[in-house]
Amino acid sequence: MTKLDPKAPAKGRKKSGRGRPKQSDDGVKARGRLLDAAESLFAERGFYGVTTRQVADAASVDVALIYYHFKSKSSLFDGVFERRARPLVSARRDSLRAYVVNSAAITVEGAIAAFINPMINLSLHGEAGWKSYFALVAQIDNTPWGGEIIHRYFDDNVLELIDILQTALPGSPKKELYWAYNFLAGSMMLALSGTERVDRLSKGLCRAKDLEAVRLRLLNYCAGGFLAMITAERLSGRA
Amino acid sequence: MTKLDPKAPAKGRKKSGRGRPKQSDDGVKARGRLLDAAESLFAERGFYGVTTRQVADAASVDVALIYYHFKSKSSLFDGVFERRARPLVSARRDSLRAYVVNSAAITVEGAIAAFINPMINLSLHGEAGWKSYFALVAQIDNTPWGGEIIHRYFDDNVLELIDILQTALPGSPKKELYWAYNFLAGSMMLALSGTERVDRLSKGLCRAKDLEAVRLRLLNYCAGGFLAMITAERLSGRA
DNA sequence: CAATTTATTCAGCGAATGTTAAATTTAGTA
DNA sequence: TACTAAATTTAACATTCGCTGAATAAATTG
Repeated sequence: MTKLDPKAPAKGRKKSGRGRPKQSDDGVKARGRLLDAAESLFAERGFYGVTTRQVADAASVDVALIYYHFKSKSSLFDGVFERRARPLVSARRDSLRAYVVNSAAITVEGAIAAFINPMINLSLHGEAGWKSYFALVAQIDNTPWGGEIIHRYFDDNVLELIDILQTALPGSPKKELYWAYNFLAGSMMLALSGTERVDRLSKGLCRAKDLEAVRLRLLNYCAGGFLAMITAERLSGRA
Repeated sequence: MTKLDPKAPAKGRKKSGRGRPKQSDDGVKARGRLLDAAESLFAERGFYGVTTRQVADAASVDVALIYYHFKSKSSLFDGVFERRARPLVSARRDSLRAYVVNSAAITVEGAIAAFINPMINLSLHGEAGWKSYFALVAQIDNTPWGGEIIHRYFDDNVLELIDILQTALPGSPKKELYWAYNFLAGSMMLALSGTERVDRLSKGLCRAKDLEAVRLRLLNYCAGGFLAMITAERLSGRA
């Protein structure tokens, strides 16, 4: 097994000494640095694969500060997850609603684009942490214990998407749309995970980091998938 | 954060005493029980989320036996992964080749079915461990460090699928097929992961454990996705 | 049967883990 | 200015971690 080298101390020396730091010390507050460090490390090795000391070292801060700002390793994780979940959910909700309001005719492709684009845009043009965040979400989404978290934060968005899709595909049973969304979610999260599966497979011909390539193709692929699945269901007349 | 309760000792008393056990002790050898226990636990909480003692307890065996049969926790993991990778790869290769030989005309749907069915069949009708195994593979596949492992074991299979797909879609660029496969892989692994995302989302209307429902729909969805993506590529004339 | 090999438990090592109490320093406030 | 609140490091705590050497008992071999 190869796994990721926990990679030694690499202490960015915790600068000053004891006591509250002077304001001018560094623009970014320690709490934020802890969240950034934890986000990046959890994305690389998962919750259990990261120690509190590794997070503290990466943030150039003492371990104890984790338990001051957050109260446990678990709560630190919650903090990491929540921080970006809120703006992401808002952006996606806005995108979906804007699409419904502004488009002459609702299409499967349009609805999926409105759902997917906020994520791709954040990964491409948002601050660097977003890439780690999506890698983290991708991991959690494939984990037995992660289902509850994903549900709690993201399923409202998804239900809204599915409602829109149903107006684009009138008469299609909700059940089929749930299934199809699940397939979309798997593709999307793998595409945003930052793992370079497709690079290796294609010997460099495809590059997972090229999210514009992903955007274009994922859209065509998923829209085609939705339509084909619904069509097959109609032809076969299954419930 | 909820996560999975590491859940106490739960010692299935390691029965006899010291020394080599009598043959009739129990049909299943300790080495096999360790692999089974590790497979199940790694699938639930990932490599770092499981301790060697938890594995030993679940196998009703002393920890030291892990280091006798395997030489480290990492090698135990490798053992778990390899044990089922080999038969899975064989089954899939046989399925793909049988499809090419026996079918009058190669279709996208047929090729994808030949690729997917061995997994669904093993999960449905193979021994119980296969479900854990697929959950484990799904997790690893979405992990930065897992790419190398997945590549090493599974990419030969995938390249064979892609070659077949290319004869079903003559003239389609390999690049597009790599991308499309990546989307398929994401959907497939989430569907086989055993996480019950779709159950929660649909409030029980869809059941992730109903793999016959998955088989049918995943096939339609992915085949439709492949065709739509290739068609879009042709229309737009992009490289 | 004696000797060796194989499979197992026992007992523990040193290092790392999550967490906490206390000390210390600065910022805000009365 | 004096006091309190906030933010940080220091130093440790009990527990658990991966792993190992030694003892032991059955199986195999000669």
